[in-house]
Amino acid sequence: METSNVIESFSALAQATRLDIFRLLVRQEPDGLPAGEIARQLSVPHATMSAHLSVLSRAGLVVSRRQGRSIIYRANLSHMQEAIRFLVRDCCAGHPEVCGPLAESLIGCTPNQDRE
Amino acid sequence: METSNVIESFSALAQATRLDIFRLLVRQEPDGLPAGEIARQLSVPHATMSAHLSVLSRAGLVVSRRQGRSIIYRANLSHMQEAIRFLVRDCCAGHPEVCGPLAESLIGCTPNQDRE
DNA sequence: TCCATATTTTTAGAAATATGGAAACATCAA
DNA sequence: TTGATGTTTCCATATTTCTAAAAATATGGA
Repeated sequence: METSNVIESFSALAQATRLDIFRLLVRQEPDGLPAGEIARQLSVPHATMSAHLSVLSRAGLVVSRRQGRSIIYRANLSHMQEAIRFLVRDCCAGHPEVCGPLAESLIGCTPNQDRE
Repeated sequence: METSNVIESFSALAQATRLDIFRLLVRQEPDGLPAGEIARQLSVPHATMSAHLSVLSRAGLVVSRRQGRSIIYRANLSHMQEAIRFLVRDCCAGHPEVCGPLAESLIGCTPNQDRE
């Protein structure tokens, strides 16, 4: 992943509504959710929601497909994975004391894991 | 870590100069670097640099200490670790297929690891 | 104290982003 | 084709962010 895309991705997630959208879509995997339903659940006007979805989409954090009149949005989990790898890469080479604990905390990752 | 702090952290990293600052400081761990030296290395005017450093500092991504006339900045690696954990948490509970590969990629983390 | 150095604060203009109503566009059913 | 539904685009306004010069503040040495 390139720097510009990483910045675009962080920028997309650095906004309360968009962070909510992304986390909602993560919970809806792998089915996704139509744009209108996302707007309804988060109480955001369609026009505003559409703008936010396009930001997330351009960053690559969500993908969409048309289904009849609806457009279904899904979280792009592998993209998020790439962005995180980018962030960790620098400390990884030289500071394994950071990545070690992080890796451990992911190892125990199970569907019903405690949420600290 | 709270949502507002996560947004603040992503927002801080979603800017080219600040991402460069943070990555530079990660490479300088654990010694850190004085503000003026960071400005020099990245060719950024001091006033601009100071503004960026204060954004990173407020987000908690860097910490500083005075040493004589200089102020030494260091990357706050554990803060970054927390931010990443927040981002991963949602998919972790329900989508271990994302966290599994991510964890594996961190396990092999050694000082001279390849950078893909 | 006075001066040089290091950094931050103040300030302000330019650019980018957020918001949401109204209109336009796309799809499907009758 | 007409109408209903779902979504996006257009547009204007409000807000935030970026940038960097100038001034202010902090420190240490002479």
